[in-house]
Amino acid sequence: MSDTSREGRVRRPTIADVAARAGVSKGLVSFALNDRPGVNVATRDRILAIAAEMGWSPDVRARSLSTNRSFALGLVLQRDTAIVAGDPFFPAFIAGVERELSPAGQALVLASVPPGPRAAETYRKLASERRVDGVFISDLRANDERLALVQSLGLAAVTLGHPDIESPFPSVTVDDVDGMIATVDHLAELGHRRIAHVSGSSEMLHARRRRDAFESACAGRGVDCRVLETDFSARQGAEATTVLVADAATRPTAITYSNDQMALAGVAVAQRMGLSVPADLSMAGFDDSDIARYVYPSLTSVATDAVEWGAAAARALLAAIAGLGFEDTELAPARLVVRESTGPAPSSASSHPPPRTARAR
Amino acid sequence: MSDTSREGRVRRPTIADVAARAGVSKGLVSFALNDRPGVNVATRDRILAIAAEMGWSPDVRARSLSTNRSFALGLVLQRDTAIVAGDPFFPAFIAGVERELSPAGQALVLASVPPGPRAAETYRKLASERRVDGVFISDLRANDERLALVQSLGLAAVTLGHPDIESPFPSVTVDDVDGMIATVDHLAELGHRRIAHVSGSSEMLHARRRRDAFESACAGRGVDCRVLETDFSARQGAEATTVLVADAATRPTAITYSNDQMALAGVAVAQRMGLSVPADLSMAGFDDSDIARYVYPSLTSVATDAVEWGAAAARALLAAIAGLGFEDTELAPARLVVRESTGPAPSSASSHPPPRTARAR
DNA sequence: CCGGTTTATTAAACCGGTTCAGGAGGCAGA
DNA sequence: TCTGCCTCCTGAACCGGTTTAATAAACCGG
Repeated sequence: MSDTSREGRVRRPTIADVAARAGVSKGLVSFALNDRPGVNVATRDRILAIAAEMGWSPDVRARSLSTNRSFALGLVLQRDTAIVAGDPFFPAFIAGVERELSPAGQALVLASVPPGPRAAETYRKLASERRVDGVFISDLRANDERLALVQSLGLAAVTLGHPDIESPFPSVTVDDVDGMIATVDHLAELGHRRIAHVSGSSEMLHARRRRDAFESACAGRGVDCRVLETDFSARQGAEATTVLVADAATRPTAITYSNDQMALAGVAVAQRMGLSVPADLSMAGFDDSDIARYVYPSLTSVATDAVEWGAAAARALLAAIAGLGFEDTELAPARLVVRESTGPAPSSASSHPPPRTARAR
Repeated sequence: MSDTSREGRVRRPTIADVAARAGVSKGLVSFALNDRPGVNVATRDRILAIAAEMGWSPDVRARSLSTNRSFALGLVLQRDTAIVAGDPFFPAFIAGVERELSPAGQALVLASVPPGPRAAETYRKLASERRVDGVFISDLRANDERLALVQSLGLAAVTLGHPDIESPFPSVTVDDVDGMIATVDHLAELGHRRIAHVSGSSEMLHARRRRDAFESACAGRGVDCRVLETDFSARQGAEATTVLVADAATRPTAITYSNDQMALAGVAVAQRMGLSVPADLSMAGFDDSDIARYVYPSLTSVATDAVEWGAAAARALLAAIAGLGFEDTELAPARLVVRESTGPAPSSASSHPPPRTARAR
C-alpha cells in the first residue's frame, strides 16, 4: 500500500524526506532548492532530480514561518457590492495582478468589506495575522488615512493613483486627465457649448481628478459647465441626469459621466424623456466597459487598461517588498473611444423637441 | 525608545512573551487562548487580559504550521476577463463569502486564470503549497474533471450547483429552473408563441440547465422554441440576436438570454434594426444585474441572491472542513423580475414593421 | 493519614522549512 | 610538513505557535 495511509491520503514528502533519500542534510537540500551558492553542481542536480521525482514542493506555511514573509499580497475592496458589481475594473485588475503574482509564487488574498470604518480593521487583521506582505491601496480617498495606517502596520504597499498627501508608498497610475480632456475637446469640436459632468463622490480621488480635468478643460475652451456629484451608482447617475435634463432651457447639450454605469443609466433617462441620443443630447461614459460597445447607441467612453494596471501594480509591490526600486509608475494614459452616443450639438437651443411621454417605443 | 527597533518597527509580542509576562508556560497560554478545558479560570482570565494588553494576536503562519491547516479558502476564477468583468455575480458572491469567512478567522485566496488547462495547475499549486484548506468550485462544467482533481489533492470543496457526475463534495445551489420557467410562462401569457433562447456554452452546467428548463417549459406550453449557443459574451449575444432577428418570417417574438450582458447587447441589436422592444420583440435577461433596472427599456430578468449564495457556500465549506455536516444546501430559487423589456406579443405575424436602416435616433 | 482521582501546569517535541556557525577535506604556497 | 584558504557539507538553532506526556498540587472518601 506504499506510502498511502488508511484514509487514502498520501503523506506529502517533506524536505527531510528528500534529504534522507539523497543522503544529505536538510540544510543542503534547502540550499540546493533555493539556488544558493556553495553547493556542488552535481549534488545540486541530484537533489533537484530527487525532489522532482518525489513530487516535493515547499510548504508555504513553513517557509513563511522561517522567512518571516507571507508570500501573499492583499487587496481590500471597500465598495458597496452594487457598485463593485457593475464595475469592470476589479476583475480585470485582478487578472493582471494574478498574471504577475502566480509566476512569482505569490498569492492574492482578497477581502471585501462594506464601506466604512471596518476597512481599517481589515487591514489591521491582515497585518496582525501576518497574512500578507503588502497590500494594494485602491480607491484612494481625500486625505486617505489608510496610508498612515498601513505604514504603521509595517506592511508594504502600492497606491493606485497619486494620493493627495505625502505617501511613503510607490504609486502606479493611469492618468485619467488626458481622457477627460480629450472628451471635452471632442464635444467642443462637435459644437457643444454647455456640457455637464456627473461625477463620482469627490471624496474619491479619481472622481475628483476626472472632475477637475473636466472643469479646467471646459474653462480653457470657453465651455459652460456644470457638475453634479453622485456615489457612482447607476441609480444616482439616473437621478443626476433627470435633474440635468429636466429644464429644457438650461439643459446641457452633452453630459459626461465618471463611469459607464451612470452613463448607461443616463442614456436611458434621456431616451425615456423622449430625447434622442446623440441628436438632442450627447453622452459619454468613463472606463469603457465591454458592454459600452454593444449598447444602442454605443457609448463613447474613456478606456484604461485595467489588466496592465494590475500587472504593473503587482510588479511594483513585489519590488517594494523585495526592497528594490521605489519609483512611481505611470502607465499609458486613458484614451477616448468615440462611438455613437456623442454627436454634433443640436443646431440651436430652440431645436429641442417637445418631450414625449415615457413609453417604450 | 521602548521595544521599537532601529527601523521604527515594533517587534510583535509572541506567545512566549505573553507567557513570560504572565509567569506561566507557553503551552498554558495556548490553552487559555484557545478556550481549552483544564485551565484555572482565574489564570485564564489573567492570561487573556495580559495578551490583550500586550496587543498579542496569533501569527496565522505559525498556527498553520502546527495545526496543519491554512485558515484560508480558495476561489479560482477561470473565465475570460471580458466575461467576468461584465458579470455581477462574482463581486456579490465574494462579498457574501467574506461575510462568513472574516468572523471565522479565515481568508479568501483568489486566483484568476485564463480558461483552459492552466486551471488544474492552479488548483494543484494551491494544494501543494498548502495555501488553502478548501476551494469553491464554481462554473461547473459537464463532466467536470476538477472534482476528481480536487479530491485527489486532498482539498475540501463545495460546488456551486449540482455536478452532473458523482461528487464527493457538498453542493450549494440556487435553482435557476423556476426562474426560467417563470420567464417562459410570463411570455406565453403575453401571447408569445415563438420564443428563442440565447444560451451560454452548453459545456457550462448552469447554461445547460437554463437552456433545458427553457426547452421543457416551451414544450409544455406548446411554444415554438429555438436555441442559439454562445460563450456568454456581449459580442456573441449580439451576434446570436442578429441571426435570430434577420429573417422577418421566422423571427421569434421574444428572446430570453442566459445573462444580462447578452440581453443588453441583444436589445441594442434589435433597436438598431428598427425593432421596438417590447412592441415588436420582447427580451429578457438572466442574473438581474444592477444596470438592468436602469436601462431603457428596463430589462426583465431573473434574479438570484449571489451574496446569500456566497455566504451559504462559505458556511458549507467551513462545515466540511470542520468535518461536520455534508448535506447539500438549496437556497431560495431564482425569481423573475418583470420590467419593461417584455410585453404582449405583436398582434399578428404580419404586423412587423419594415426594418429601418440603422441610425441612432 | 493513606491511596487514588482530579485539576492545573510544565517541559519538550513537533510542524517544515531557513539560516548560520563551524568542520572536513583538498589544494596551493612556503 | 605546516599554514591558510577554498569548497562543500553538517548539525543545530530558529520561526511561533500546538499538543502531549509527565508531574505537582489539591481534593476526597474511608
